[in-house]
Amino acid sequence: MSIRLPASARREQLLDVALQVFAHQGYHGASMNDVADAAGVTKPVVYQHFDSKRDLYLALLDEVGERLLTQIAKATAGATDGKHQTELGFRAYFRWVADDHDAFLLLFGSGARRDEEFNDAVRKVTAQVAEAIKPLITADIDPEHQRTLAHALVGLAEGVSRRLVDNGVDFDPDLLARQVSDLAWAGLRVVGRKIS
Amino acid sequence: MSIRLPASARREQLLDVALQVFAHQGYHGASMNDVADAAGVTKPVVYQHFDSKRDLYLALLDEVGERLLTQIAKATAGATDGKHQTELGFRAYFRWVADDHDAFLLLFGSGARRDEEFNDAVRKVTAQVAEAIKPLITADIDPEHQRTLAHALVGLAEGVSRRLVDNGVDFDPDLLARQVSDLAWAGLRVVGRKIS
DNA sequence: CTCGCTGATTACCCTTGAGTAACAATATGT
DNA sequence: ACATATTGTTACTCAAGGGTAATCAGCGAG
Repeated sequence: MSIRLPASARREQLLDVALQVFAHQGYHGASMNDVADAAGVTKPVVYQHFDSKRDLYLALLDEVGERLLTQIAKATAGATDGKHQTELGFRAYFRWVADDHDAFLLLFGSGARRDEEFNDAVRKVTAQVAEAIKPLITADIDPEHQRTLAHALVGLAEGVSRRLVDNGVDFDPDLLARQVSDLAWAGLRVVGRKIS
Repeated sequence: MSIRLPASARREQLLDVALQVFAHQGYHGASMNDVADAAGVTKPVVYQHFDSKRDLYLALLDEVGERLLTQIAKATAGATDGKHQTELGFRAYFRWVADDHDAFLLLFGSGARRDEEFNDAVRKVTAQVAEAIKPLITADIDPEHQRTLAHALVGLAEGVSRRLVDNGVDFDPDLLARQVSDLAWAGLRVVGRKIS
């Protein structure tokens, strides 16, 4: 038998381990047995803490999304001008990717995207990130256009990150943030100048 | 019994139908029976044309990726200056999304992304799109930075599209292309001016 | 020391779905 | 008309994996 743990500690451990397992094998690729094994425990233990596989996965998506959002919020809080804010936002995002690798894979490496409920969870995150970005965009263009641009920037960060993560390239989040925010900020300023 | 079709026609039909089925239900969500049913036929018929489920799915990814790439290539061929080329590229992409909806879902709505082999197929497509974009980026920055920016633009298009497709918003691809390429082109020009 | 509570295990059930073997129906060329 | 290739169908096998019932083990309180 394995080491006994108090319920709350076991739950934490399971979330921790499950994140790794799902990130590497995907939702369908990983069985509840895999999760249990990785935790050094047997399947029913997992079911003592989570009602179903979906339940466990949703809990993870929530936790992980929360982490990303708070980090961005914290990072951008101190900035005043838009340019600086843009860079800090991207920096927080890329730092998150760099040192919470598995979290990125879970959320955007997907496996989530094809399930109604999972996709909702992911969308909620991207939508909130987009919301955080919206203030950077000049207010004098129509709201739909604003939303488009906000999501464009979110996608941009995702695209850049995915390439790096997929290819196992290791990268400097801060440098990346500078490079990407240069592009983004310049773009945003120009868009503001024309009434289109 | 259903209508008899010559082998090649049946194969085409199966690819056609399978695209719809997988796009809507995802790889794991759709069974081979689902595909067969949708084609008005029984499972073994599908296996007469494709060795396995994976095989069928890979064939689809290939076909669909090909379609996207050729459309972008065709669209950008006629352009001379970078700005125009950027807009035409995005326009081709968004048009592809608009009227080959299922193809977008199959490729980027994912379910692909978590499988080694599937992910490779998708990566090959995004990498080629990025390659097509690279000429637009000033040559006097380092190659890694160039690649980053290229993938940034690919991600950007994907992010914008995903939001629209997910929310079922219908959109004007040409307008979208103008809005997005304004942002992108302005960004690219500025990046060229600094040696960073 | 033993009762009982919490944490963990063994050994199952049962559905789903990929893949196949054997057979039936419809063309087509002679 | 009849042999033969081609297209389809019925009816299965088999493994994987989500989920559960019954049971066991350790540990603190009385």
